[in-house]
Amino acid sequence: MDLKVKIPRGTQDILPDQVKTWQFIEEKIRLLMEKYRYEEIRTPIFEHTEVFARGVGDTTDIVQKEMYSFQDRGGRDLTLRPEGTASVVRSFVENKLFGAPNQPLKLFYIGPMFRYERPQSGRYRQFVQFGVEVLGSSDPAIDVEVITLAMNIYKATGLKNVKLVINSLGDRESRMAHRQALVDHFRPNIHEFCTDCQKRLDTNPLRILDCKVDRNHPLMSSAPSILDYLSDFSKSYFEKVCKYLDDLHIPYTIDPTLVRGLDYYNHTTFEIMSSNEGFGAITSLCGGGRYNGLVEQFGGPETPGIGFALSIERLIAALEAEGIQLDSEDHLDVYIVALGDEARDLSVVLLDEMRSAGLSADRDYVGRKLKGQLKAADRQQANYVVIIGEDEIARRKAVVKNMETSNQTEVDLQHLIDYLKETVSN
RNA sequence: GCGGCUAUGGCGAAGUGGUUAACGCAUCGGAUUGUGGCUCCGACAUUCGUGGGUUCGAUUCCCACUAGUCGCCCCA
Repeated sequence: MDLKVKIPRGTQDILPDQVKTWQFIEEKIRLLMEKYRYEEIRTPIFEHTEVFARGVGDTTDIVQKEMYSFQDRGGRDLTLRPEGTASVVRSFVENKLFGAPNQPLKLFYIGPMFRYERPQSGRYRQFVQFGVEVLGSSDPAIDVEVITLAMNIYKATGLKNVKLVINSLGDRESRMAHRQALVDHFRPNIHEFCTDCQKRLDTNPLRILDCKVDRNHPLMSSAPSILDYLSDFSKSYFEKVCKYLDDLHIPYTIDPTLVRGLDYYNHTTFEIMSSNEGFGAITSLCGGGRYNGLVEQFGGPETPGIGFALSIERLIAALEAEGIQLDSEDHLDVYIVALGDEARDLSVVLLDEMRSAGLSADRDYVGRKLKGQLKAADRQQANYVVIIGEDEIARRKAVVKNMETSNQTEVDLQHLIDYLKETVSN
């Protein structure tokens, strides 16, 4: 096809067939949000670039090379949002939600995010994230509420093969101490590692730990763990989170190498991965963590926060990988088969009356013959077909055919709608 | 940003340096002058992602671009 205008790279049209899946998931999510008492917040799709530079962190990959940034006609530097937390925190501070009556504030959002990355399986330039943010509580119990909430979204959609990985990054002091310990540990022998790791030593030494190339290097297993550098407060906080998860019988693994790519995280971090075989390189379905201190960075009062985000696209991919079929019964109450001009004219009015009577109804608009119209009715899974030809017009009748039993009866046109209402509801 | 693979009708998918580009599904029509799901028959790509090159001649070979896909980095 020589279409001159094509969809932009890394974006996708969600066609009617797929939309059904999306609506199913959105419905499950909204039901859960009501149960957990989270309220929806809607922030703009673009923000001042500063929001993300400050929120996400200007050393992160997201800010350095993945943002859709532009200047508007007034010369303002704007960016299509690459994630949700920074916007929510900005809004929280700007609208002084720290003064809202119900604390902590429990919010959720769902909408498109944008990152300029090379597309691959499970990665798009525009993708839809659902996420929650809880502002105003530093009770480990809320960390666990947020984690179980995420797990329950997958459960509600029928997904089974997921695993929970958690870690604690501790507070700022814990992190700095650990980082230094890692550098000291690897520096003397860094030349034995791959070039990526050599770069990571300065940029993000924590990342060396999950390098696939050097995973068998003896220095790996002996590397210092963040868990050994947690401050007393961080340590007891994390232990409490783990205890609550145990109390709830939620299986999890602690992975001290679980680092999140956004600067604002501290204390609890977690990720939910797909454990399906052959799911592809990207197994991470959901990621989140605590971000105490972020509200202050936006000029708000000291307010702890925690949240997560998950991608609907990846959730759908995981559902497909598990072969989960969403039942999509899509029956039609009545299909009008009209033969001849007069009948076709009449069906304009009949169709309108049927719909006004609360029935789902459709007809042929492409001039099919009788057989073609019945076939179309069959395709649409019509329960009943109303046939009107020249005979029927002359006698002010219509044939009502039950498509399942093939039985048909003749009904006076003036009683047709009432008859259908009666019959269809049985 | 880097590397591998791919690009043929609405969809899936063969194929060849040269007169008509298989087949399957879907769609439409017919067999059945007014009755669907099954069966049979027929119709349905002047054209093989875009642009350029090699050649007497390219969908087929080469290059570039674009897009998809898989992987790296990173992430949802």
